[in-house]
Amino acid sequence: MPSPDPGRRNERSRRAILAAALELLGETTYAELTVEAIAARAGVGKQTIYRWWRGKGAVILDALSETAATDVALPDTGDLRADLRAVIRATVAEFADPRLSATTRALTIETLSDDALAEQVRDRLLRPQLDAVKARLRAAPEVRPGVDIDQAVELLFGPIYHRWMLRTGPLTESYADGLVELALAALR
Amino acid sequence: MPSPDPGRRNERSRRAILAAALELLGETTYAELTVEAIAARAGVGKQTIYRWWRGKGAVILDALSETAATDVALPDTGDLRADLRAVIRATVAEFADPRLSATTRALTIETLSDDALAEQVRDRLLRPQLDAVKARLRAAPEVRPGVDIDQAVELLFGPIYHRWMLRTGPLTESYADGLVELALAALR
Amino acid sequence: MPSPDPGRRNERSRRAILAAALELLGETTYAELTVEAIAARAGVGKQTIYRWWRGKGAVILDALSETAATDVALPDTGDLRADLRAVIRATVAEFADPRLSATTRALTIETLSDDALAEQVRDRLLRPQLDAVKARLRAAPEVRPGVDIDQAVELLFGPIYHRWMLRTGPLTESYADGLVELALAALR
Amino acid sequence: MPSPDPGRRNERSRRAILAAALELLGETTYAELTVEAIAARAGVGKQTIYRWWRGKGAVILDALSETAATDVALPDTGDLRADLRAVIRATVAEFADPRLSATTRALTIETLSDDALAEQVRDRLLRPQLDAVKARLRAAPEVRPGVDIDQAVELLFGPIYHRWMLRTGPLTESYADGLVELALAALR
DNA sequence: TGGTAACCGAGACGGTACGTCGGGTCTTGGA
DNA sequence: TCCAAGACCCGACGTACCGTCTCGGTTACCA
Repeated sequence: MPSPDPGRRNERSRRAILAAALELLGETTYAELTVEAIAARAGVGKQTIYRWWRGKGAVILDALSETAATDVALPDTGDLRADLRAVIRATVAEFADPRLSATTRALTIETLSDDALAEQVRDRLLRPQLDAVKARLRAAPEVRPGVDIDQAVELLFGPIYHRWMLRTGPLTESYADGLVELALAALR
Repeated sequence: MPSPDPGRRNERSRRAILAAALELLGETTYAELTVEAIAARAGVGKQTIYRWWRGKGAVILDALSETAATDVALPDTGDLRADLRAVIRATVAEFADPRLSATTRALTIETLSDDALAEQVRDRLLRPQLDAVKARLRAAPEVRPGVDIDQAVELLFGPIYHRWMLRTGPLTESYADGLVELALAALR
Repeated sequence: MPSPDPGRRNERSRRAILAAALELLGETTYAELTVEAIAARAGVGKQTIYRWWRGKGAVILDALSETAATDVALPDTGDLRADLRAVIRATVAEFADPRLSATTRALTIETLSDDALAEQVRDRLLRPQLDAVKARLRAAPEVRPGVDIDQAVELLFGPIYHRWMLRTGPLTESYADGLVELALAALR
Repeated sequence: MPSPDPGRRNERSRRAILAAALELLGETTYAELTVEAIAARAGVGKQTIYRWWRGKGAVILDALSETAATDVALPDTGDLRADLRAVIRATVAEFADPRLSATTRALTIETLSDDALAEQVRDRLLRPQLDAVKARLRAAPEVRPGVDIDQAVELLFGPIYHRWMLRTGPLTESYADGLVELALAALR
């Protein structure tokens, strides 16, 4: 495989590219984001982007992987309702925030367009959080035995995606709480 | 605004365009689909497309509106579990079918990219089905009073979207049935 | 042959491109001349250049064909020496003028790089002048019968090219006159 | 100017570069010849080329200087016609040979593009041969006194360049002989 | 029933970005 | 210190589509 030697890679350029990508994503639509603009903003040749990434999708995936990857912690206060409320409220807030949801939008589009990237998005960005919630659910005595934990976690996050994408309702704290109640009812 | 006179519209061209759009969508990605290709395939000038639609998104939305718009019926056998299973199984099957899910993918991308189209997608394509399910739920004595019907319906469809987009698990009949069980448990 | 329909061609653009090409050729080297710059200067899309020409070489060939193509007249005063002096002095002056020789340089380079263009350069730009001189020589009683007219004309122009390319001496009027004397001596 | 110390120069690399340049010149056009390709073919870093030469023009100039530089001898049999025929026939043959004329083409292009290189090409490659012919002419009693020897030599070589560049006729032995006759007529 | 105004197919146009190529410079590791 | 290797910034390449704009030709309404 004649891919470039990562040892020779210029760290300064790498950082500049990821930073530029995130900046531009905040200023325009994902569809309007261009590799050319990223290169220009980063003060970098286009080739340097294409040398290390397959396209803009891969760049922003990397950019976001870098910023995330730390907030996987999920509290276990012993009170499942409280813990779930915390995480679901946070998630709902993130989707409600136009700034943050721009990146989610970008990733979702890329997820739908490129199978290879979809895998990476799933594994590197989403999985950690989902796994944390799964672990919490598994440890909870309130959860009825026999419940499929994968489905349980989708019961919590799926509706948020749905409402966010289709804009069928507000993404508020009370919505989050209501969602938790429904889920708890399903799982107990 | 002197928008074109629909009376003069060439029905043959309209059909050819919608058909070509669907054909091409089956052959390539939505991202690779171009207005130029649609026009060529339909044997039509590009202007004829731009005269009647805002872009490729609007075209495929119309194309899909035409094919759908009929299967909104939802049976009311008196058995809520059976009725939900029917509709959820059908939905899951649609998402599992690569052919059909290509169009869903296209619509979802457009939904995420263009607010104006998102509204239309929601209202013309999704709402009818969601409304039918809502009506069924509202009429069901099994559903605990006080449950937010909007949330209830999202509890059914949200997880499917989630699993489909993130490819976190299989989209099978037994998955559909399990989902119905969880939802019923939440709503009763 | 799926080449574009010349009937649809935009005359304004065509002119702007040729003019821009000549302008730029006066400002920089032929090697530094780019299609992109021509397009920009002409206020034209690059595609419009590539639609009608094979590259920058073809463009400047066209540009020069347009400006030339008229000065083919050669006087016949009855005095061969005088007539040849006139034409050779003019040619030498053209090669001596840095402005004019820039275009000759460009054409010569292209001639050496691209066989197809070379033919056109020869036939459309050079041949008319050479033919005029040939006709004059053929009509001259001073010229010894049996002289190959093609070689005769090369005897006049070849040395000019040689001196110009290799910069082995000045390109002055007296040089021109000396050359005519030598040629006359050879032909009589 | 701290130009590199030639003492440290790697002779093996130097040779490999010049050889590669000549090889590639035989395989493609001069315009398509790239420094990158030379470096790759020679198994050498690009920097090693740029350290010692100004660009591809300088490299091939050096390559050709090496191969030439020896055939400057011009016979003096006492028979001017015979001697000129020998040298002009050889020159015409060289221009007629596609293999050899490729290098001439390259040099001519570079001569037209780069003044500094033009000087070197003239002095190191062409001058020796021209000087040899000039010496022969100067020594010839057949040549009419007062003839400008510089012009005389151009009268011999100029037409060949002209015919070769413009492809206006065949480059054969009989053409060479005819040219010699014309020149002799001019000089006597 | 002939005029005229809109539609239509075709496709050229000014643009923007694509992904690639090569130029010439700079950096790294090994000899 | 030089070398091979090759990453880097840069700029141009030639292509693909965008959405707009003619261009004739054909409908289909209206006088």
